[in-house]
Amino acid sequence: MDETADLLMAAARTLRRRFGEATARWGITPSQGRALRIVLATEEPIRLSALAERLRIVPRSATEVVDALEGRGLVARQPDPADRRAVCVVATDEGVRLGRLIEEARQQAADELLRPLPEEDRATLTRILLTLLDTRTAERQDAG
Amino acid sequence: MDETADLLMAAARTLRRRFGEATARWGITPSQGRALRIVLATEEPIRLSALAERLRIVPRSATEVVDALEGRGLVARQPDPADRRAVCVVATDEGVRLGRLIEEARQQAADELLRPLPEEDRATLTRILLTLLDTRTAERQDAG
DNA sequence: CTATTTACTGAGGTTGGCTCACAATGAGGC
DNA sequence: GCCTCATTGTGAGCCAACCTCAGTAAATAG
Repeated sequence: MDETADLLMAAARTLRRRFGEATARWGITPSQGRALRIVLATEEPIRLSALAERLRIVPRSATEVVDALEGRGLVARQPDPADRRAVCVVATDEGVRLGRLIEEARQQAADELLRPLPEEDRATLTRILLTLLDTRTAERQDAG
Repeated sequence: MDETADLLMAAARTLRRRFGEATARWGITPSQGRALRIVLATEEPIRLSALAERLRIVPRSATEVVDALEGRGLVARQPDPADRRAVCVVATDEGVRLGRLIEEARQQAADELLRPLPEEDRATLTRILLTLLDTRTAERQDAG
């Protein structure tokens, strides 16, 4: 039914808003937050193009996000030793520190929304959503 | 858990993209689609400010959405007989016609995503999301 | 060594919001 | 009836977060 879809969107909107509020406390926009999160989740330096792919944006747009994060001293650009055309992005100490705080706030925001659910419902929700997304991924296999 | 929140956002992103693709077929942007949907869901003419509130955007932004829809002949502005400052928005015949098509495409997109779920899971998902959002609404009561 | 491809970025456009300021109108106090 | 204040929509102008297109520098294929 369409109602389920609407509810899904509404719940996600709530989350997105709360995540945004959380990151805004640190003067970070949502898109910068997403990028920083990916950089931190990657152990080694990550290529700008790889970052773009993870963010599902074109490389040109990733350039701007990295510009912003670099301007705040949260990440640094490094030449890729293996390919002098490429740029690698790494988090600075400050970036790691702030990233942890943001992750914490993010987790807290998610907890606040999901807390009212009984444990069992939460597990069920996770399972159902996984089914949904796995199917979607499977469908996309042939679309490349 | 944070994972559940991520899955929720991912599922909503898929939906948003598909809805967007659906409305794009008719040359309608997502934000125009949302506005048209609200205008159609309201029996009487709706105040521009009320439309803005329903869309959760400031009135100035609603002006632009209505401009666009009016430019395409999908809605019309009417003076409010009760308040000469106010503007009421109504759908034209063409707006009603297109609105129905979009609603259909939207429903179909939602169905496509949710189809892989067993009937029972779909019902459970709806119930859980309702719980989530009702709680959120209750929490917001005192925040006005 | 040349031709092609790849990785990033400058320039500039679009969407969908935002604030601020203002004219027209409505509503309350006296 | 008049003055003041609140409200409605909109012009002007800004911003975030995307996009495409074109260009440079470096890698790679032939």
